[in-house]
Amino acid sequence: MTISAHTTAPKKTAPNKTPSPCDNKLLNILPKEVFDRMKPNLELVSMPLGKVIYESGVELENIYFPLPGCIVSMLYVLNDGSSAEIAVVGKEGMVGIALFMGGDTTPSRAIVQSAGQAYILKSSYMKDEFSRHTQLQTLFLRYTQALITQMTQTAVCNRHHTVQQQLCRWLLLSLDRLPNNELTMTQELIANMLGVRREGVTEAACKLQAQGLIRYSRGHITILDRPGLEKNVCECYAVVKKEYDRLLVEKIPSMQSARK
Amino acid sequence: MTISAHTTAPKKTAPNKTPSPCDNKLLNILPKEVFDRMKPNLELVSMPLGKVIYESGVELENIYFPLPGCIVSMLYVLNDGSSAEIAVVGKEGMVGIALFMGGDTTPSRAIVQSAGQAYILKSSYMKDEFSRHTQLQTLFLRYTQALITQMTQTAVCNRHHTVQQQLCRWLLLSLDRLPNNELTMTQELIANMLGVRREGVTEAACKLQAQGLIRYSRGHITILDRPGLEKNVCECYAVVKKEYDRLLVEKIPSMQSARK
DNA sequence: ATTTCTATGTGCGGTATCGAACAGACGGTA
DNA sequence: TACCGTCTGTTCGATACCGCACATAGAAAT
Repeated sequence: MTISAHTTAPKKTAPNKTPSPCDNKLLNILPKEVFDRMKPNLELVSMPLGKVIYESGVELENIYFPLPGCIVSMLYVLNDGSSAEIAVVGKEGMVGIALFMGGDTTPSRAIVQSAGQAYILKSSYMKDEFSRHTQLQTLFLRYTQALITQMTQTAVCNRHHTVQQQLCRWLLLSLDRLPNNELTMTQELIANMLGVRREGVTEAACKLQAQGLIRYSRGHITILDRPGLEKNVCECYAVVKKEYDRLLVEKIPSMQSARK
Repeated sequence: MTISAHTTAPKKTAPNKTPSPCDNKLLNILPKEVFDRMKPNLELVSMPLGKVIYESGVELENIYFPLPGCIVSMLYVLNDGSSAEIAVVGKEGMVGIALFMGGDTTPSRAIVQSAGQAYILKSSYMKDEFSRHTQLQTLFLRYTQALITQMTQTAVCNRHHTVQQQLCRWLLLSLDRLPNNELTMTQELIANMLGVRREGVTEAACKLQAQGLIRYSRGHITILDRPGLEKNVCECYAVVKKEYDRLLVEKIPSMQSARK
């Protein structure tokens, strides 16, 4: 039930090249002048597996921009201890939108699902910057809309699709945020994320393995055939991906519609 | 499957008192000077049952502020025609957040679930006002966060709770947005919203009726025992309600943290 | 009154998932 | 090498929901 944070020290998977804020897509597509002003305030932090970024109802102190390989899962934990993933955030986005949305807290929890690094910005600086600069605001709100799409599609998927389809979606979402084809993740944890039984994940994973799409071994999954996964996944994955691609572009269309 | 829009003309349930923008909570808690400036641009429109406010992927032209009794359902329609409700919006909110979030469209559809009236604002005016006035922006973003909570809780509820629990949640959500205890809604339509079979709704509704909580008859549901419904509902309802209450208040806490 | 249509109630077999119990398998540690 | 904890695979009965078919009951129309 509890997320066992046995904090696997990054061994072979940590390439020694120095990270750059540009490795986060959101930071990368910020207009240059905004980015340059923000850069000195960015701080690089380590994101160990299982680390709780924020807890339900607790005020956020930073906003996080994960780097490739780092994935943060937003999930809701019910009174009986069962949980369900609401959205995942990786190198394409940020964690902590409640800061600039004005609520400061959310009823959900954010937890590191795949270890890595992230850049952070202090809450106060973030709020200030957000209220003052239209370009940053525009981009962050567009990102929020993309995130909303992921959340709503999760709702739809939970209602209508099988565990196997959802597992495929989950694997593809993860894959998109990782630098290679391997993810470190037990079936137990995946089950927590999807809000299903561990056995259900085992069964679905076995079927995928039998098809030669993935290889599974004690907490390590290797994706062997991505196109094959995409044949098994429900339409939800593509809907979300399309929205991310549409909304998160460098040149934001019609930004001048907001009259100065 | 299709929403049969037989457009019941508002008979007895339409009180003849003239509507006011203040009947919409969001408009009501806007700071006076913002509201006064906006007022001449608000236009009252009729919202007949089944009317499609916006369609998946089609650019929005107006933002809608429903009045008491009017409920708009946001739902996603899958390729196979089945659907699932993502959120409902009534007198406490607005329809069309994608306008100021920057995406202009969403993959979902918005449809009038309970007939009534709404005030609308033209897209261009709305965008302009949003980018220029911090107070309005702050409130609308807080509303958006509340809406996000409703969406995510829908995802959780879809995963973990029974049809009966979800029906209770749905009835309470509707009730909160209506002026009386009666809602006009067939089981078929409710089933479309919840994304379950009509028979499933029948069964759940029968149980509630047997408990004396509701009375059901050919498209008319009367809530007889609201506290009784609240005993049957899952925790999801309260979580969402609490967030709406927290986020949508007249005096927004720490709004001055956004330095002028 | 009769017809027609729509909404609701019911029954039945099929399926996906659950909950629980347990066996095997791999990897790290002693 | 032997042990032990964790991860994975499998089984089994129970349950919730599905898909379908059909019966009944109101309401509206003729």
